[in-house]
Amino acid sequence: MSATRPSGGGAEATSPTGASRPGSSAREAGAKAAPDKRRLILDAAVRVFARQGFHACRVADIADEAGVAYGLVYHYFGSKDEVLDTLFLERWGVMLELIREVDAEPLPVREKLRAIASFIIDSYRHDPDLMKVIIVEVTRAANSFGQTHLAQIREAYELIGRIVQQAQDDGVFKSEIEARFAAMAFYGVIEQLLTGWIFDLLPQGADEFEKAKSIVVETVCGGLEVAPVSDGTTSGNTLPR
Amino acid sequence: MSATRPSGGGAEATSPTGASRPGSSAREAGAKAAPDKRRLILDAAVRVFARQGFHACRVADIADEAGVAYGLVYHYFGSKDEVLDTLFLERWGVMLELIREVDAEPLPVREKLRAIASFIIDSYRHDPDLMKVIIVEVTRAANSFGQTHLAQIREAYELIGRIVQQAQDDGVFKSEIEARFAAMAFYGVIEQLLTGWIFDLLPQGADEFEKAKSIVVETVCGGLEVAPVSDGTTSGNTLPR
DNA sequence: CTGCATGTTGACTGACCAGTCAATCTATTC
DNA sequence: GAATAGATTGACTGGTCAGTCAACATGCAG
Repeated sequence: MSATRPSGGGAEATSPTGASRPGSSAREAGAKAAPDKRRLILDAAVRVFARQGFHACRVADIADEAGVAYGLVYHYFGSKDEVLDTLFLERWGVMLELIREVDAEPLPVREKLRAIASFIIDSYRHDPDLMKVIIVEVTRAANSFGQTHLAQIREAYELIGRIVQQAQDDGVFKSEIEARFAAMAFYGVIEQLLTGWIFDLLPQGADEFEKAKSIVVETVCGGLEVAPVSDGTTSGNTLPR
Repeated sequence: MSATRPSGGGAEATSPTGASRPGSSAREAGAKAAPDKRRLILDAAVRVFARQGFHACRVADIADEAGVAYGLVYHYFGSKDEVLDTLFLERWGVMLELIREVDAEPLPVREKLRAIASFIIDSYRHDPDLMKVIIVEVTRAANSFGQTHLAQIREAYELIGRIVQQAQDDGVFKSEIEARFAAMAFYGVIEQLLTGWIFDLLPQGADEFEKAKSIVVETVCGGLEVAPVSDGTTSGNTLPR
């Protein structure tokens, strides 16, 4: 299984930064000039995976949805798995980059976390099917795919954890709750809200999405921030560093 | 699909200890209890599903793990799906009952939510494989099974939501955050912590489990409670910071 | 026009596995 | 001990589907 095809190429490169651009720049040399069937297949796969689930759909369904021949899927991708891999890595890479950028900027924790929550929620708003696929088929699929991409997923948690840690060092968040755990809690709230929308258990709409961003920040930060005024007791502050 | 077997009834009995018997008839104090192959198969299935995943394992794997013949699985269960259904319904039923009991008791919200978090986390501690299967294969499987058991899952969210609503009506929680959303946030934190353990992204151990319970309550309640000091009602007693 | 590379097609196959079933075993009853 | 009912066995089947492949199409270069 999973015989890695060289032809597929795709997102295997170590740099997650590069969300493989469709054709734009690659066109220049004239070597390759395709109507970007590859992208067509990926987009179709998102729809099919979201509708039927990865395991329940056939490769033929993807090809049909994309309006291409069955075999073409195997021209661009080494396997059915690789299609899903590519979708996940593409999107997850963008998210990791965003988190790194946010972390680098000099903002208060609340703002940083809000930016991350906003990004994820907006990702869902912009392409619910893709987020559904990523959450349902990868993020939680402890076996097959989750295992494969554990490193990527872990990376996200660690980056968020670092932001929390920083806030603790700065004395803005209390240190009783380990940063790792807090990061998981934060991400968990976001993912659960998306799940609620995916399953149609929560109302959707521009308003709801905006409210959700506040909820995420309010609930998590509310429980993590040191008491506002009355808590002058810890005068000395936690020692820096 | 899922023609419910007469025998398969499942979760209605709800005994926390979790032991259902097939030959309900004159077996009570008699000779050695039958090896209860049905239970044997269910327990084996938990291990196999946790290890290989529902889709990746074969029915033969379950039979082998249980040490019974292939056909016996189909004597007790109508299909492979039904095995998973049964496992889920059994456990989820116990949880729903627990939540209802907790809700009925006259406790402060924090206590109620802590009891629920404790139950779920202890469930994981007691049988990690089962919780892994439920979370990975059912709770998040938007397609196949999630759809089938949406009503059960929704029920849990609604019960928790009702507890939050009550707290809001009592003025303990602020009402700016809709109860449904708060309930999802609460459950999301729990499930994400379990996921962290399942994926080995968070350290495990008795200590960690206890800390986790506090984290869940702290983070979520901390963000939902109305401003602390002014509200000297209800037995005072603010937790020491 | 010829030759080569790459894009595109869809019929085919080989493996895999859920579910069936007839036979066999065990316990209970009269 | 014969009859009945359920428990248990495992070989077999029918359908499904991921992945292959040989052929055809298109574009470009010399």
